Amino acid sequence: MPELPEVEIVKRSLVKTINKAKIVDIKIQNKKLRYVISKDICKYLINQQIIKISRRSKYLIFHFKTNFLLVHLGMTGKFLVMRKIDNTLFKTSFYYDLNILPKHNHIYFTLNNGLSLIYNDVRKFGFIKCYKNSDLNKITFLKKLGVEPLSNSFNNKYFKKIIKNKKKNIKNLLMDQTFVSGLGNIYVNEVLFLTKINPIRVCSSLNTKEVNRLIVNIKSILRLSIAEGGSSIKDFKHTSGKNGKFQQFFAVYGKENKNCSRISCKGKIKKILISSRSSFFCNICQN
DNA sequence: AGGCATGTTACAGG
DNA sequence: ACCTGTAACATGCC
Repeated sequence: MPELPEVEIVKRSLVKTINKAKIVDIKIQNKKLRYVISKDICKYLINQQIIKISRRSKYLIFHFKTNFLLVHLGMTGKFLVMRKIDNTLFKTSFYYDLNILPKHNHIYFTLNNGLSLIYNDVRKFGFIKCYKNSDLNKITFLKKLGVEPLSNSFNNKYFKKIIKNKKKNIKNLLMDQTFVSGLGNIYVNEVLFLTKINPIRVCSSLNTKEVNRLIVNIKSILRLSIAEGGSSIKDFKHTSGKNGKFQQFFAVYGKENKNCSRISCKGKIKKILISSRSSFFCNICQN
């Protein structure tokens, strides 16, 4: 579920359905996620109104009057919004229909607008933590994040400064959340293909033109994916009922041994491991 | 049975 | 200090 476009889609869906709602009850079914869910959540958030929902990188933030909730979806974290009638939950349009098992529902928020917000996470790599608003600028998770890829701070000047004398490969740099925050394995693979740059290219070897194209392509792929409702989630729907369908546009991710999709290229998509993560590239146009 | 999976972190070693 | 690789977390699917 979790790269920047998917988190942004979840945020927008939540804004449409539960923003301004008040939490009337919280049930923690299983507190063992990546970090143990603290009881503080109940203590500080019951009877509080959700004032705002925002996104930073792949993190979601629910803002309340005196506290905020920081959420990371890990690999398989999902938010379900369901209608609650006579204590029974019913699906709403904002619901991932496939393979959502209630046994992976870990926390239930009952809201005052007839809806319930449920955090479901198969692998439990996600987390939910509650903080005081006054601590917002002290949160390590957020402090160490690099620039947002869609912001103006992610520009040629910033990029060139960082890669100067940098010996690591470009794929690992783009995956590094302290450099640019929000890209993950899928989008990094797609961006490098679109830019015709080999994933193991040493950062310092990139010229100005390549850096420019890389930045432009990162922004356009992320924007396109958001416009298409995100990707990588089967049967994902947001409040408008639209499905995420960016996975249809994947050119290299998961395409090992397929022909390169560039019309004039006779290459094949190869798969290699870089820092233990699958990396896909065309053996000709990303020489 | 074994390998792999959209993420992050800790640690070992070069 | 920087970089890489590996393992770990927990579960499901090929």
